[in-house]
Amino acid sequence: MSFSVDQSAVLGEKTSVAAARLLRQAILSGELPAGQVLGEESLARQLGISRTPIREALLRLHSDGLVEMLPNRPAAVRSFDGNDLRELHSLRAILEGHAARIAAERLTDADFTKLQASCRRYGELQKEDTDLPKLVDENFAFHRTIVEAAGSERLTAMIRQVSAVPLIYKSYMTYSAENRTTAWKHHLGILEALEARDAPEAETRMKAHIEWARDVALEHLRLVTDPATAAAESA
Amino acid sequence: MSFSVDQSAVLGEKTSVAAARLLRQAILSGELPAGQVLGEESLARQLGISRTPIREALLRLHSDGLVEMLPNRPAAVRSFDGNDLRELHSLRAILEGHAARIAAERLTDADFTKLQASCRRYGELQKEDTDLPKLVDENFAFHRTIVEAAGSERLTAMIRQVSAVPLIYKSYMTYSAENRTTAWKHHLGILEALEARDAPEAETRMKAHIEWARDVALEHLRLVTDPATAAAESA
DNA sequence: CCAGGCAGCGTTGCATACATGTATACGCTG
DNA sequence: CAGCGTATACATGTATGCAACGCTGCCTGG
Repeated sequence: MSFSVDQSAVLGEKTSVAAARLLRQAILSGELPAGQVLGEESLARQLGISRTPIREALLRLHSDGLVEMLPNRPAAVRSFDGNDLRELHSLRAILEGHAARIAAERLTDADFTKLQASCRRYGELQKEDTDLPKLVDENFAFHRTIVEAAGSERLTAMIRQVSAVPLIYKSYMTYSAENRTTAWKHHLGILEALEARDAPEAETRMKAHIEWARDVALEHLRLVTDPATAAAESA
Repeated sequence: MSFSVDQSAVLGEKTSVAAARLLRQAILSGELPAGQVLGEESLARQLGISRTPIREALLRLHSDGLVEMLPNRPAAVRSFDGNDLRELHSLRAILEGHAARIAAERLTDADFTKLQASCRRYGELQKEDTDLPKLVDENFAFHRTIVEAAGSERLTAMIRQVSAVPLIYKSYMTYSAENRTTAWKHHLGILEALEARDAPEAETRMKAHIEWARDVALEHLRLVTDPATAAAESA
């Protein structure tokens, strides 16, 4: 668990923000596992900065729901359970559904071009087993384009709060080939509704898409954590 | 603009948390108006503490969406416009609707007692013109009970983000007698659906209630900011 | 007279030092 | 030997000092 000391290539960026970015990345990628204790002095030494910006970074990550902070106790990477997984996906379904409804009436030609390109790349990627991370990125790009097109900073931030958690990142990594194809078809269907400027339909499809993803993730989690019961049921 | 220096009666509470509470209260009550500059040293002097906990408090308020923070610039109380008003209410309608749906299946007898008592007090208060702040508090208590019954820390926090803003506090202050009666009937209707454990109906009614509140607030805002056009239209 | 630059001041951002609270481990006592 | 109180070490919480950035006003050149 060691970070690059100073890769803040962004000019003029505040030290605390750079630290928050590094830590966020480390948490989302799983480099810092759930429950990992984040001592301030330790982090400060590793990043070659003082505790002050570290504290600020930890506060930001706390408000993003990525780390737990109790008084007079070291911060720790937040851990998620099945309930969190269900809750996060449900909220995401509602919020992104809302975003899709609004976006349907605001998407520009440039946006549609991006979405079409994303779907094309997604279609090519979903066939193969390789480059799963790339597929995940493509998926997020599709969703992000729609969310940002809704044009609400607040909505974007809220959706980030329920999307940018390691659990959801990992969920996509477990998709089977069939799952990937289904997700791809969902994206095509959403794009279709958006192109028709059919706001209600776009909302419905987006909501269904994310709720489907939720159920896939929950089922996978059940298989992993309770294989005996799952096997018995499927028999 | 001067605060009580130290009214942190809560034992063992962190200074920064107490500062955040004081500032939050001052902003929500309007004591600190929108756009008010919040210099760190100035606040530190007024509260009799150092800049460090002040900075932490400002960060918390920033993540709550109550203050704006730009790099190397003093923080300021965030200002809201009509779009914010619409957006906040819309999100609130969605999220609290969701909360009502979940709460419908989880509310305890104690919760129902609280809600009934709230409705009773609301019914008595809504007739008179006095004690509008008390009516506002009663309203928030009703909503808070339902939201907390949903049992999701995350959902509660998100709803707080779109509820605890000065704009929404002020909105309720402008209600006419007729508006107050309508709101009361809405609450009764929501409670009815909850008591019947009718989750979809509870969600629908809660959503409609808040969207109605949004339209009332927007109409009032239009009357205030653009009286000429409004008068011409009503003629 | 106006525009551009430059210097002074005040602010935030970061680093460091000190105070305070908690967890652990040891020794004491029943 | 078990349980408890205390002491100590180490973490966080707060205060302060220093450096860097932005703003303001004046001055100078065109």
